[in-house]
Amino acid sequence: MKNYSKQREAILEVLRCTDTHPTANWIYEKVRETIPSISLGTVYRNLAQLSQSGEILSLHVADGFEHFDFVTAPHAHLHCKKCGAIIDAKLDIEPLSKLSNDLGFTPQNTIYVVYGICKNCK
Amino acid sequence: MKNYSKQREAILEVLRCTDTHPTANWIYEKVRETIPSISLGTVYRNLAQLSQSGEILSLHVADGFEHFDFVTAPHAHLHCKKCGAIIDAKLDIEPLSKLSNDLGFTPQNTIYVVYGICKNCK
DNA sequence: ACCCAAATCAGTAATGATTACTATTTTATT
DNA sequence: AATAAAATAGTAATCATTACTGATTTGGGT
Repeated sequence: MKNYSKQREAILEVLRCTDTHPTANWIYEKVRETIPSISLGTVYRNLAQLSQSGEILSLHVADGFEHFDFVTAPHAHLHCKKCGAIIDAKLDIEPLSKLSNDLGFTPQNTIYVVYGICKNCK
Repeated sequence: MKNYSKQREAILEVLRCTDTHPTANWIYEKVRETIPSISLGTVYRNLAQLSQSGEILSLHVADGFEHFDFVTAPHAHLHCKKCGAIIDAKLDIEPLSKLSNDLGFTPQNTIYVVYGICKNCK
C-alpha cells in the first residue's frame, strides 16, 4: 500500500526539524536544498497522505494557507494576526468523551486555534 | 467609516437565520432570493468587514472553504469528515488569561474545531 | 432640499493555492 | 531479471477568493 520514498522521508525530516508550522510551499523550498528535482505536487501529495494517516497534523488558520505540524498530540496554536506566526501552547482541553455521549459524535482529532497578538508584535 | 447598506443587512439576516455554518457562496445564493442583483464580491467584502469588526465569526476547517457563524461566543465546532456538516457544541475551555501570563500573547478570539464522524454518518 | 466626499455597489478580470493528469522512474516481491 | 504497484517530475487545470473599475448610494453640512 505504501512504499518508501526518499522524498517523503525528506519532507518528514524538514517538518521534524522546525518548530514553525510551515506551508506546503515552505516545505517544498526547504526540501529542494536536499533534493533539487522534487516537485511541488509531490510535496502536496505526501503531506496529504501523512496527514490522512495521522502521522502529521494539518492546520487551517485564517491566512488561507494549509499549515502542517509534526506534533500530533493535542495542543493549542496561537496565531498572531500581525506577523502570522503560529506558536504552540499547552492548554488543558475538556475530555472529548462528552461529545460522543451527548451528541453521538465520534471525535478523531482536535484543532484549537487562538487568534491574537504575539509578544513581539505588541 | 461604515455606512448602512441593505446588502449587508440582508447578509446578516441570512446568517442570523441558519444554524449551519455557511460559506460565502451559500450566503450569496440565499441573499439572491431577496436581492437578485447582489454580486458575490459584495458578499465577500461584507463578510470580511463583519468578521473583522467582530460581529460574526470566520471559521476555517479542512474542507478548504471559509465558513461564517453568527454566534461569536466561544464554542466548539464539530466537523464531520464524511458529510462536511459543522455542528455547534458547548465545551468548557480553559480560561485564556494564562496565555498572556505565560507567553505574553494577547488572545482575541478562539476557534475550536473537532474532526470526526457525526451521528448520521455512522 | 441640494451638494459633496466617502462608502458601497455590480460586474468582471486577475490571482494563486491546491488538485488533476500523464508519461516515466522507483520500489518491493517472486 | 521480470513484474505490478506505488511514487515521481513536470505541467495543465480548477476554483475560492481578491482586486479593479466605473456607477450608485449614503450621510453630514450648508
